Amino acid sequence: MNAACSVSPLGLRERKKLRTRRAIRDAAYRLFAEQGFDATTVDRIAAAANVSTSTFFRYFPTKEELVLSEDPPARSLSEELAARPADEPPLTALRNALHAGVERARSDPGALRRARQRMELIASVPSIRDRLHEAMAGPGRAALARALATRTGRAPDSLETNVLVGAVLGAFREALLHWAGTEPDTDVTDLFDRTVDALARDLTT
Amino acid sequence: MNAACSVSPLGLRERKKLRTRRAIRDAAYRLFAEQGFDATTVDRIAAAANVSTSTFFRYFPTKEELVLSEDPPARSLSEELAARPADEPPLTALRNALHAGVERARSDPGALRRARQRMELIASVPSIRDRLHEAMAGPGRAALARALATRTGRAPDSLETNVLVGAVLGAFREALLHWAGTEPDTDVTDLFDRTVDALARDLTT
DNA sequence: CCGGATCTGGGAGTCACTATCATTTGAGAG
DNA sequence: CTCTCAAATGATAGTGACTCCCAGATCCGG
Repeated sequence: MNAACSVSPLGLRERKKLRTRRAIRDAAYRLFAEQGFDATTVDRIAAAANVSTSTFFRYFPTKEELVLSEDPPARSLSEELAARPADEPPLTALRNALHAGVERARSDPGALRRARQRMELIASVPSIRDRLHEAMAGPGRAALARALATRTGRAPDSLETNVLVGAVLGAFREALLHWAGTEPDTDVTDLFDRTVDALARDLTT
Repeated sequence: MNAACSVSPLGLRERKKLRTRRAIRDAAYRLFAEQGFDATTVDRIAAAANVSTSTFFRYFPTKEELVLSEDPPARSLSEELAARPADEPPLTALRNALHAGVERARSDPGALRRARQRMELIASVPSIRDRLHEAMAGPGRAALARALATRTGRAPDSLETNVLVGAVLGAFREALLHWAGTEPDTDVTDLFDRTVDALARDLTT
């Protein structure tokens, strides 16, 4: 009892839920790789994960969200951004935050490879790709807006700040989709640097 | 025969198709306004337009596309952009192209009002709003990329150009969504100017 | 006016997703 | 250990978007 409790602060119930969530995700990604996203029914995923179809929808609101809900970049990005000195201009802070984020991701060696595979899936399924812009922001969008607003002196909910958030998300959506079409060992840092450079150099009056 | 042909270069068949397309769209918008997007079934729209459900899907691939396929801004924007002098920097050309586009839209007095109502619908339905980014580009995306690429010296299919396209679309997606939440008589030109200003002033290194 | 292409309506079917209810299972109190 | 309650699960039925297919109607060119 005590031994089990000290190992994990979560009760059996919570641990089971995490296991189920993971089982569904793993089964889904395996089947997507084998037969493609559209050809894989939710019933089939649920069966492969040994749960009922009802349970699938209790864990994921839609089949697309199973792919999109994982790791919305805006959350971690806004945290890294908030950690940068306040006097860095927006694009410099963004570049440094991205470097820090990639660096942190390298601590888990499989993380980049999994992210890359996920992006390949997203890029190859139109219905998911279309919703990537919104999904990238996710619930972390407000935090991203605040992080950018502190560097521009605008209000976090102003048109100007929202425009900035939209532009940054739109830019990195392209960067990520581009990544999915490159050699698997392409360095993400280079890609992000080129993206920030493009925003800084080519978006001029 | 000759009379009819001189009035319209389209045969009876083509004219009927246009009328049907318009009938479906009008019926749909009317029903959406009355009962909302989600509560309006495709069967109901088809019945109101006096066509079968099959015919609905022959004219529009999905219910969402009925709203999104109308007037993708990237097409007209890329045309106005191509008409600007080649030595204007990207954001200046973009601003002037937007002015020209809005000016042209004013020739049809109902156009802006309809566009505004359409944006209110898009902004209020999450499943449509999520897909707005892709829909804004539409088939005119390639032309927009070319128009921007000529001003930056980049290749039209380069990462840098795609990043620029994504940023511009992301920025104006926010502008349009903001527009949908403002007073109905808000001037679009001001909105677009503020958007371009935000890109120029706040997106700095 | 006729032969072929095209458009339409109808019906059957798939699949994502929702709502509901009975059953099971982990959590916590005694 | 047991009892109770809340939460998780599974099964079922249903809705609605969308596809496929076929038979009949409509338009078009010769």
